[in-house]
Amino acid sequence: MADVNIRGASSPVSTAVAGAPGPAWDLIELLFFAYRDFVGDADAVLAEFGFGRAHHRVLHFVHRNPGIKVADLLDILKITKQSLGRVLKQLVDEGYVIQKEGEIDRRQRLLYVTGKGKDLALKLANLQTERIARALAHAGPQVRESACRFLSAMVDADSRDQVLRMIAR
Amino acid sequence: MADVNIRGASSPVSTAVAGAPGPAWDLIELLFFAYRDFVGDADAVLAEFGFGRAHHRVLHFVHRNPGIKVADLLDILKITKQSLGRVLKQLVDEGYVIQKEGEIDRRQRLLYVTGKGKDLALKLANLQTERIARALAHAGPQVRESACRFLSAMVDADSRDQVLRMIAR
DNA sequence: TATTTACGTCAGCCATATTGACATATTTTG
DNA sequence: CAAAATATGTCAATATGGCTGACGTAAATA
Repeated sequence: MADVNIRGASSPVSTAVAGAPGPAWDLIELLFFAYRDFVGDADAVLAEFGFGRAHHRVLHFVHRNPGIKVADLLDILKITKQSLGRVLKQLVDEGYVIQKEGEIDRRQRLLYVTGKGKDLALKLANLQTERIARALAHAGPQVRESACRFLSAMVDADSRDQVLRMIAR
Repeated sequence: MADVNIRGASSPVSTAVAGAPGPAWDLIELLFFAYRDFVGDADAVLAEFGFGRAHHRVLHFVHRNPGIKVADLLDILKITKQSLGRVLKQLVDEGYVIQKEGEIDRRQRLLYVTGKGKDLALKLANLQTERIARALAHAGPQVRESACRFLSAMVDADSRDQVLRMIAR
């Protein structure tokens, strides 16, 4: 079970790379199932706090980018300011996130997590990290680097550098 | 740019595996961004047909599992029959999916894609395969196997065998 | 025959996304 | 300085895709 035979690089379906296509069913479906279970971990915890996945995403990126501008957060999440507005307001009202006026540009509302916000962000990140650690233990830790390379190459070329810069901190 | 330095296996953050944790920020965020852009590809096409992501998922799994029972589809998607009902009805009404009475058990409504359904399913899968092919070309095709191993290990242990069996066809 | 199963459906609710319009404060530019 | 552009917030309406709970029907099974 440890070395599962998921069409290795030599199997017919994986020739998508080489140019004799046929859809890459394996990666298409693995991405679906892996992501489904990956985001599922946090749901139970979020429910206790009366939050949903949208709150998680906002909290996560504010935690990871202290002092981020609203506009930049919108760009990361690729949602509208109206959609962000609602969840952000809840996070602020309940004391998980604070907004500070920008010192240079006072139109900006720079976002920071509070102590409470940090605690929740870390609690959720630790849950997800546990799944990742189990996965690496199971698949062999040497797959880590390749998995990172593959996933970063899956990001739109436009945003890839920005994403890698954020991660590299 | 081809070999991006995303914290290799020796960097401090990646010690999550070894037991000196700290959240695995890199993989957490790469999964988010990779999936965001991966599912985004299909959206424009789906909009032309008046469908959404829910229709895509149903169409995909019916296409890949001809004759699947409603109950099994629910199990894969992890949604309720009421949620499935709405999108499935649209796909049936508009001629992308057909339901056949089971021959052995006539209570079952076995699901199949029509020609039209197959065309759309393949159109969407090809879009996603193109992104995967570009990613593999960029990251180096040798990462494919590791990426598959990692992603399958990320799936819940409960459903992993079932998922791998589906993919292995 | 009685029960269970597979599926469908009605009704209502919730979370999260959208578009479009408009308001306010502040910075930048001509 | 006045005008324009920018950063953000907000109101209103709408769509999508989840959910629970209740109920119905046909067919298989005990």
